[in-house]
Amino acid sequence: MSTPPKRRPTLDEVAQTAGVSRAAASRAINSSGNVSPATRQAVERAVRELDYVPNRSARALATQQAGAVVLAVSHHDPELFADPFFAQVIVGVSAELERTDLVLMLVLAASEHGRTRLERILRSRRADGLMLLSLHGDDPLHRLAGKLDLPVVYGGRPLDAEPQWYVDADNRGGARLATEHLIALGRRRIATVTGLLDTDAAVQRRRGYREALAVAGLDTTRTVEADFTEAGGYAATRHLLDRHPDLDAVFAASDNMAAGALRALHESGRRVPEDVAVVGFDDAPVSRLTTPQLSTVQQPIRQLGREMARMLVTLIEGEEPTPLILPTKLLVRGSSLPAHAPTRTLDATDVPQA
Amino acid sequence: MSTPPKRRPTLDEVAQTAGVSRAAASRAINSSGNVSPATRQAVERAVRELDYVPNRSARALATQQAGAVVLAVSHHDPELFADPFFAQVIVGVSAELERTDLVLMLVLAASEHGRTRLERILRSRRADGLMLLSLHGDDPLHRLAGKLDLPVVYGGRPLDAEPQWYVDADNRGGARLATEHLIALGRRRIATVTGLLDTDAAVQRRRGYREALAVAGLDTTRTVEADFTEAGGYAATRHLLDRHPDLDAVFAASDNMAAGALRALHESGRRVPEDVAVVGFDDAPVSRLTTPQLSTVQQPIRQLGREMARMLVTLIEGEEPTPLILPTKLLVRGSSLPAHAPTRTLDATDVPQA
DNA sequence: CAAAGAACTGGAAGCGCTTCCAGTACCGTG
DNA sequence: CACGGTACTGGAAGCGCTTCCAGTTCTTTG
Repeated sequence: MSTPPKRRPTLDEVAQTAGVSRAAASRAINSSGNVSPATRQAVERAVRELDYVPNRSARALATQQAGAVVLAVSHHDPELFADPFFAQVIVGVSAELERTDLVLMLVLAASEHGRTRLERILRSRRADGLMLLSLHGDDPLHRLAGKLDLPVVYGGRPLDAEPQWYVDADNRGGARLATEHLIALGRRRIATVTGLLDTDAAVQRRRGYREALAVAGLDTTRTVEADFTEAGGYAATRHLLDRHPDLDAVFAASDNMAAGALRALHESGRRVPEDVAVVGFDDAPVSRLTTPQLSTVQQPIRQLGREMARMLVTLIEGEEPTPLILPTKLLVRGSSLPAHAPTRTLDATDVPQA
Repeated sequence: MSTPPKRRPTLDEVAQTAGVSRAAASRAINSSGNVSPATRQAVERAVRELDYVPNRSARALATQQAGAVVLAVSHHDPELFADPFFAQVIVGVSAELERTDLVLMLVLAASEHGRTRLERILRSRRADGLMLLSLHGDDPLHRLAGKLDLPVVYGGRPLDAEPQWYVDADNRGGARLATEHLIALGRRRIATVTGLLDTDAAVQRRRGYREALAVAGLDTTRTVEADFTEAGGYAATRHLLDRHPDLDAVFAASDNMAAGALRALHESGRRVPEDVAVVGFDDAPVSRLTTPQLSTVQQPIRQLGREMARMLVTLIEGEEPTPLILPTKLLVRGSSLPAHAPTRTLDATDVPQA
């Protein structure tokens, strides 16, 4: 093994040992036309011999392309980032980026300071695009996204605006599906624990719930808002039970909250699903750990990440993608079983703009 | 509002509008000595006026510093990345990096392809340092880390090697604490569900368990290996119950597995904690969602992330940090309560090299 | 067989920043 | 008042790459 000196080889050296010009070497390495086979081979040999890897900072400077994208998550509470949701998105994003030579920068921008930092990062041309995750209603990241001259893809839509490019799950359709399922079970006094209503997902899920009830001519008064957490779901459900002791089903807008609901219901002496049927949302890991296991609406989170990344890459390449809404599925498990029926699966209809 | 042309201002323009040379402007912006107050102010004004943000690619090229670090996670199974553990580490890392101007690159390097990709990233000088998370015994990332001429910090130690710089939790001490607690409860037939034993954490936890039993003169035959998952813990516990129906306590090396253990115990008709006491490890969210809630060993995961980042920054700055082992705590909850005692907390003694 | 492409080459000019260094201005000292 | 410092300054040389373009060689074609 020839132990090369600590200095990393440069393109110049590659060109030199290949006996060609730097320009030719560059072309050969980037396979950008006009390179004779002889040159190409010579360069390839030199690259292998020197174990050359191009310096990306230099390339970035020359091409004006950072070769990186950022995924920004703005959550007031770092605790919430622990939600497996984010991990799944990241897995999806990573999988897609692995096919490109873009690198993923992860920025958790919770505080004001974090946000200005994000802005600096973006404006310093360190990234070629931005993915934004899960914005609350008044998230300041919002405005930031507008100011940038970078492609921005949203994961989930912000509350009061339809961004140009986004990937979202069919929250509304999923919620409707869940609620229709409860109705089909014969439940008539169906309550819902919504998520934080400054979130589009929470609003859409409530909407789907209401639509299903409206169609069936049932009333939608049994509603209480929570914050997507188990504790929140627990408290909300206790509230519900106080005010509507007659309820016979609960649709919770997240599995965490559904788990809390389960706890509250058990505590109150009600049996699930016999007295009260419960359906959650997300197909989070916790949904399989409760007893009974939670029926839930599954959203393809990993795919959401994938599609976000894919869309961003498309934008970076200068093409024009179209927004995407991914279908959701109902998974029926123990918490809403009529008898000993097997687990079923239903597809939510895609209702983008309707 | 003066709408500047799409082109972003360069240092040259800043210098020009400030009426100084580019060199002076650079010095002013980086506050690297030898700048008169007048110059500084002129430059600051110009920066503000033009809304200038330095181009990081250019700076990276000039300074030979990427201004980024990578956090690499190698998990064969992307499912496992969903473990809140990783999210917590990331939160810690991010929090620490927010104090610097280093940006976090996240690389999920599961496949062979992902690993070569990681290597390319690292060798192309896009990052100034590397954090490696949770390596299994024969993880190829290992060898990679050696080849690099970058500072590398390990989060958790790999199995058969003591890396130069690492941050780890006191797995052994925590396990001992948990086991001693079970012994103090009067349990004598204490089983353990270990984690994957090609992992240092799993080995250390088993070791702590064995030490505690040895000290008490109890036997350590009730051992079965699982894979850190709920399903694995469930299966392992069923196994245990088959072979050792007399067991009166279970120490599971993760909360996920402890949750599985709980399920298996319930299924077998045993009461927890009356018949069998259970203690987990991690203080994962799930530990509060089971009934009864899980006693567990808490490790400061967020702090682990913080310290990893801090250590890496120290290394990048050319200083020499020392490895760190973070203390773990025992949290006693319902699954190992003797009577109606309140939740207690114990500190594990730090036993780095003993 | 001359002229016109086609295919390829390498010199040179950047990309936007940092930093070395020679130079200028200005200070306090003997 | 000449002197050696000190405090700044800006010109210029990179950092390692891409890419334009003028030039060369070789192949076609009328």
